[in-house]
Amino acid sequence: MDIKSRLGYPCINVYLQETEGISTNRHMIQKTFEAQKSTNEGVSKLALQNVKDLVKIIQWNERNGIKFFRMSSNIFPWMSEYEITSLPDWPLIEKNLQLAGKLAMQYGQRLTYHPGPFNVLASQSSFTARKTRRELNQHSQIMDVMGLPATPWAKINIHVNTTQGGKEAAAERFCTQFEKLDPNTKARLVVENDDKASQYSVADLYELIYKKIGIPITFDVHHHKFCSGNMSHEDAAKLAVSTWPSDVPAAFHFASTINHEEPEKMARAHADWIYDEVTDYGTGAWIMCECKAKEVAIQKYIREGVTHSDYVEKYELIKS
DNA sequence: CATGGTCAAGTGGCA
DNA sequence: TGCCACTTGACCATG
Repeated sequence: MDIKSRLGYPCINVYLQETEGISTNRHMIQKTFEAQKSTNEGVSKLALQNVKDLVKIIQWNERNGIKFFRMSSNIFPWMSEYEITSLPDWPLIEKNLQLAGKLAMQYGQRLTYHPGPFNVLASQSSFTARKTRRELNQHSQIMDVMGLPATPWAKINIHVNTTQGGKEAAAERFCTQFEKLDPNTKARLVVENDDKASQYSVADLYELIYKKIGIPITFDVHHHKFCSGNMSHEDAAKLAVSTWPSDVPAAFHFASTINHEEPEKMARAHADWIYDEVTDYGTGAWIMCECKAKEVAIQKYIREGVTHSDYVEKYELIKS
């Protein structure tokens, strides 16, 4: 399978959103959520629209040769506050989730999750850790309804997200909490290297997480620039790939630095476009491209190769 | 109806 | 101390 068929994008299809309003990110602010809480009819309607549009995005991906897509955690707004199966529109929501999953499997598409940075399994706060367990289990529950494999093919990707008490102690809390997750959540959970030197490099994750609980490591090519653990990109990539089961292809994350577009901003922020060659170091890994221009960035890269800096000015003209 | 201020959550780094 | 950045900009009150 050519590397171009293994590129993916996260959460938003820019084209469908701008031309047809197709989106899986419909949300509501807290005040609105509270106002509808007695029936949850508001969130139910949003979730229904979101899952219907998920089907459309999967179909669009099939028509456009894209096999890799990260689902938005916002499909069910305020999910941690209710049981998804008790929403008034659940029967219809369930049908659409089943259809989305069936189509994805039929097309050979890989669907994944990346729950947000508020999920801190290793938190010193038992409240936060418990809430995180619940939310991770809910992500997995949705994948179960969709009929996606209980393997890291359908990965649920998180960071350790804290170093409080020291990296070793936090990693230990992570492993302890991991054991309390639902079986299918455990089967899907993978852990990603961080973008700050004080946090977890691929080598750290290998030693402190993989060796204890055996979950795979997602290699984030961009983050590795800021937290290398003294490993080259290629060595880190290969070490990460070695943690995946032999029958499930590994996943990488990729982004170029925003400094190509806005030199004054923090280097670890992500660019709209792809300015660096995307490589899997010969490993066969699938690569999630976290570019702000989403699927448009992938299509442009596949068509034209890396973006050159003069494109930014032209793009600004097109937009205006 | 367009737009700008504001928005659940945890954590760490930086001005 | 307060903002930015990260999984994803989207909601909604105001003019």
